[in-house]
Amino acid sequence: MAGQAGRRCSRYRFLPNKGPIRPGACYENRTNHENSSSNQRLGYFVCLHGGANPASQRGRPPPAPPSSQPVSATIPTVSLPFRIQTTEGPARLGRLATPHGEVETPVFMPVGTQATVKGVPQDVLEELGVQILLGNTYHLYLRPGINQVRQLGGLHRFMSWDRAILTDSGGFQVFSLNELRKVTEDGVTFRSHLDGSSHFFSPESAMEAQIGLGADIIMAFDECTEYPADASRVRQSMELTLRWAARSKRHFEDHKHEVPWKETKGTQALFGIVQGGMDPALRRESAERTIELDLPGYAIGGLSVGEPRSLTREIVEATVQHLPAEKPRYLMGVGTPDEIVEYASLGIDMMDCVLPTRAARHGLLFTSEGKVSIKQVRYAADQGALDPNCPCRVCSRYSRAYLRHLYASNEVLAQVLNTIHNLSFYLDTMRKVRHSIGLGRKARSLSEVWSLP
RNA sequence: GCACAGGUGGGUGAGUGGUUAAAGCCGACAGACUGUAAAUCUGUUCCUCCUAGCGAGGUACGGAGGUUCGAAUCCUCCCCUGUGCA
Repeated sequence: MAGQAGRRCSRYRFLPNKGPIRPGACYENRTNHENSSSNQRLGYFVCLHGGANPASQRGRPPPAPPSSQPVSATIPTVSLPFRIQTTEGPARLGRLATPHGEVETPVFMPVGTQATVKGVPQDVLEELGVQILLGNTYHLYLRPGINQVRQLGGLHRFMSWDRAILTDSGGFQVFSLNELRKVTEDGVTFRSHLDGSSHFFSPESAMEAQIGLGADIIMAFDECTEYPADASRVRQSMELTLRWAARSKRHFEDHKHEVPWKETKGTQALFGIVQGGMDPALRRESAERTIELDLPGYAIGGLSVGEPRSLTREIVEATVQHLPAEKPRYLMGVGTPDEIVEYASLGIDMMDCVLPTRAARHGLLFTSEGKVSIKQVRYAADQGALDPNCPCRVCSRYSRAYLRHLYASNEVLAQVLNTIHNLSFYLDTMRKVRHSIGLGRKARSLSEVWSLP
């Protein structure tokens, strides 16, 4: 029996599996059409609102009203149009047009390493207003395999996610799997954490893999410099990343049309990654030399690797000013709610972090009133909402006592609900940040953001 | 009634004469987590005291006695539990 949507709009129609996934379509009323006997999915019912941004239709609370201020910059780039609507000091409000819908910036991107945001189904992510997800090349390469994903229609189709995706190159695993790797000029030899088998990643193979996955934004293959590291090591690592970035770009340009799906064929955007450790001069040099590659966006990598937070902020500030104002700036791997507000105020457009999802699974919840460790006995009889200021489906329905019980009982629902709340809190926070920039009132702290009307 | 087996800290379960206040696991209580090798990891978990230490006392391996320099560990009796046979 075909699933029935509650209501259908005028442009609702059936899209078979073989058909293209339409970028920018409104999937508000999408349902799966299933053959009950074979249980094989034939396709979807899709409501095709031309050009509508799904996120802007789903967001709750409603997104910031369009700014009346004139567009200050419209710079077409290689393949990723980025329009800055408003700036407020270094902070900017922008729109990134990906082949899978527009992304309003500053944006927080939940991490879905293995083609899933652990514990949360895609329709809930859509409801939360997630505009863009992260995937991980290394993990998907090991399982299920790049070719497998390609044969299944690419990462979007495979995981049934029609909004934007960014894939990390696997460079971070060079850093985090340090026991199982060997770095040479050519690339990195990994030992799989799954079965110990040996694999080789290079800038070229990382590009091929990301072309095969078909994400909207892909990352250059870099080396995330460890902390602490002495000056010569930081320079050597930075130089390696620069050479790898050039190789990444060369290989990508030569092969980008090999993407088998027309939505992203030739329109994938390759971002470069700035390294340089904790040295502002090296950061500047890394930024300037990476920019020479003229890529559609730039990331700041190598932070949140164990250094003190004040240093992170200092390096972000020292780096972001050397990145072109007209292109998106992506700060990789941060942060706490306070930190993402602060980094947005410094001019960062994109951020991702496993913290909200991982901490949620471990019972640590972020609220407008600070951190809540829901496992604590003090919440055992607390009938209040997790966060009385949070409108999410978890806070509006369940008590702290119930959430604690679920956690203490090791129920999977604890992970699901906790993750939904934390993501909702992060996404709301960024929505409020965008709102405040749109109002011409740059918010610098989390409490300031949450006290906005 | 007889014959075996067994009674260990909140639970389970090691330990069969000497760093054993007693392993491990579970539970309980805290803490960590920042481009996810993470439903993970770390710490604490008998009582009292302080100069807070691989500190000092006390209590503790069903109960009561005993052997021994020393007993959760060996012996005696008692209580209780399980299984089998009558």
